[in-house]
Amino acid sequence: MNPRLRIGELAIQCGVALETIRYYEKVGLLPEPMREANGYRVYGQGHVEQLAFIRHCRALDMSLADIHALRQFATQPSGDCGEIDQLIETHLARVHERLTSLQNLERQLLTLRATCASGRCVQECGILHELVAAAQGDGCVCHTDDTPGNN
Amino acid sequence: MNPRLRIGELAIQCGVALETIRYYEKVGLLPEPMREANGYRVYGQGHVEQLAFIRHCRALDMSLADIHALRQFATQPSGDCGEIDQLIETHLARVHERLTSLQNLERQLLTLRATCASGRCVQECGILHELVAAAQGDGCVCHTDDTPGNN
DNA sequence: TAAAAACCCCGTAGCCACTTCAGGGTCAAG
DNA sequence: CTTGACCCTGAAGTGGCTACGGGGTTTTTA
Ligand SMILES: [Zn+2]
Ligand SMILES: [Zn+2]
Ligand SMILES: [Zn+2]
Ligand SMILES: [Zn+2]
Repeated sequence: MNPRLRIGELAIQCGVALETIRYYEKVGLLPEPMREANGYRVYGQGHVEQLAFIRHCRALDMSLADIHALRQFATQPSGDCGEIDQLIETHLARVHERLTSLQNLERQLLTLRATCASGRCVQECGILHELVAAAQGDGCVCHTDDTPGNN
Repeated sequence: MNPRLRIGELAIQCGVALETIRYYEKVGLLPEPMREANGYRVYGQGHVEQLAFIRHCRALDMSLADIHALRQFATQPSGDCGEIDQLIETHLARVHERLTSLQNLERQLLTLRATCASGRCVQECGILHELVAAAQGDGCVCHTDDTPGNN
């Protein structure tokens, strides 16, 4: 019920590199564990859950700062959850923005790629030609569109 | 025809922070410019085009290493352009991968967001509830799908 | 019983593409 | 002669790890 894990066992159980565990401890995201007489870290069930929580949030690409904030909110269960919802909302907006930016980017790269069918020499390379022409002020195939910039 | 720009003027003309220009010089991406008697950098047309080239590639989210490689290819106009095309191909594959990963991520976050309609107290927050439950080994709404992991 | 393999400790540096900072020097206008 | 705009350098900070160097300990094997 209350496992006493060493750092390597915890790492395997949670699918995390053990350096990452030490890193989370160093930045204050994972509470400091007990130590054996020889100085080895020993983890309990609370650590397993906390680490799983962190990894789940990271899988959702939240920043460590966001995860830290979520922890703080969770320890004050009386307050309004508006701040939590807002955090997710803001994160979602960031993700969405990156998503549309990447969609533009992919279209631009596809267009660029289409300008060269391999097997030419470098001088004739459509891709390089486009990139150089753009640098000299001529329009490029990839950025002539009417969509907003992608970065 | 051959402008002699100081770093600040080049920065404005190319829409780049001037620290970024010095950084590109330091990492060997932009050739070292001439200097005035007082040590100020002076740039010519070649620098303007090179910097525009870099920025255009960066707008396509290429790494500085990729841009460096493109430069190298461009200086050897006799070879086959296959390596150039391959570079774009590889980059495109990376972008596409990130794109699908972000699409998954957005769906997951939307699902998570739907578990809470604001105005509750923290203890009742659907979002936090989901995150904590997932950490305790129960399934989560955001990662119950059959699509592959997003990171 | 001893050597080898596997595990653990700590601190530091490296990754990327910048950005920021500290602490100066140079030059024209008021 | 001071103010402000511009320029210089080198070092450190960002995020989220990852890798390395140089140890100590524990367990397994020969
Ligand atoms: Zn080509
Ligand atoms: Zn373009
Ligand atoms: Zn809520
Ligand atoms: Zn989930």
